[in-house]
Amino acid sequence: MSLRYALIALLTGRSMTGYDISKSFSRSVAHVWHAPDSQIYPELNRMERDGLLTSVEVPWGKKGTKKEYHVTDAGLADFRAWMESPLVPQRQRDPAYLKAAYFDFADPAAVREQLRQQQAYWEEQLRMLEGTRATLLDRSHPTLAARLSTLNERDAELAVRYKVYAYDGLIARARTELAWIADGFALLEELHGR
Amino acid sequence: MSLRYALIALLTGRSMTGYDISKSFSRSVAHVWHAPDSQIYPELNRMERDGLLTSVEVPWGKKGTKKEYHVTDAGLADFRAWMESPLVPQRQRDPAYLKAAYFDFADPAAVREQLRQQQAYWEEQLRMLEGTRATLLDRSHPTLAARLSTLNERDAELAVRYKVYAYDGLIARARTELAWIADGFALLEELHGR
DNA sequence: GGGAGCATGTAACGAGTTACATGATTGT
DNA sequence: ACAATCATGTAACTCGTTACATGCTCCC
Repeated sequence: MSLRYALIALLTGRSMTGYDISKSFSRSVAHVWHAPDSQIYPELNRMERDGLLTSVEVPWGKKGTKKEYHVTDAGLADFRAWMESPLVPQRQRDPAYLKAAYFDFADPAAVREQLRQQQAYWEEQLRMLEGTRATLLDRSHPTLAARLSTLNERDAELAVRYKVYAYDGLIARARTELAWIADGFALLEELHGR
Repeated sequence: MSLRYALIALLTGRSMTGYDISKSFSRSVAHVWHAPDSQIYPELNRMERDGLLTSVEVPWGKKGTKKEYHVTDAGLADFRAWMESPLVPQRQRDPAYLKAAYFDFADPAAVREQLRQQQAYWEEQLRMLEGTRATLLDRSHPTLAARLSTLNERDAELAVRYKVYAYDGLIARARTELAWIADGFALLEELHGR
């Protein structure tokens, strides 16, 4: 159900086509929420059917058209209601921790390799998060900039601060993962030598 | 697919019935992996069909019976193969961060209430994780103890250390969440006053 | 003319959730 | 006798993934 609200959240910034949204998802927003095309297009259709969005056909080239989606008042009301509804805590279900608990079943070399891959992943993740955080702070982030132009300075300040806050949380999480992976290397060395 | 390996992991400790497993899941193991009964029983059946487990009917009372599952050699081989296969990084998809990025759409009082709920959840989580970590360290954790009794001291040491390592990661994660929530309270106060 | 990228999906499947269903046993 | 808990599921549904499908446009 959150995909729906992630889409509204994005569209409050500016109106977009399904394709734009899909690109936004795989670029910056993917840090907060990931979704493939095959999930986005059908969901946009359902949301339009439910009255949360409206779309206008925009000509594209000579023959083509594309649909630009806009959030309706009902959509915004729904979004606000969700924002204020209690958050159901996420179940813990992370294969990385499951595996770590049973590393003694695997070859130490294979474990080391997996730690290296995880490390590369989280370092890349951290780099992207810090990059996006910077574009939020200096207000150059395209979707944020579009939304800020419709707000007064006080509201713009709030929007920026909360987004930076969310990214600070994601950055802290990435650093925690990296610290845990570093501990993993140290543990491997202690138990099996280098 | 990880549910399957979480089940094998548990059953390497000791043989259990579906019910025992379901209880283990909702008690300690739930920190690493959660699954409801309705997912566990069918999966056990599929795993038996696939030759990863065998079961023996154990009498229970006068009329009842229960099925005790054991990991087969094929099951153990499958588990080891999974343990050494590369880990596919989890997509980021956490409603808490999505919401936080858009807190400016919600009433500050509602935001404060949500932070309080999240705080209570993570504090409880942390308390349980630290409790379980202690029972792993002193080897009183029932499933771990059962498995240790089949191992020599060197292998027992490895099994304990890796499990503690996994819990250390989960504990660090919980602390990171709590620190982020504390920052959220501070931010709310700064932006909206107390 | 050809390749990169724009634009929009469908189909099949797997994983996970929620609600429901049923009966036996053990302890008070 | 009654409650708690042991024991094992099914059914319907939602959400997400993977693979495939199709055609246009813009720029070189």
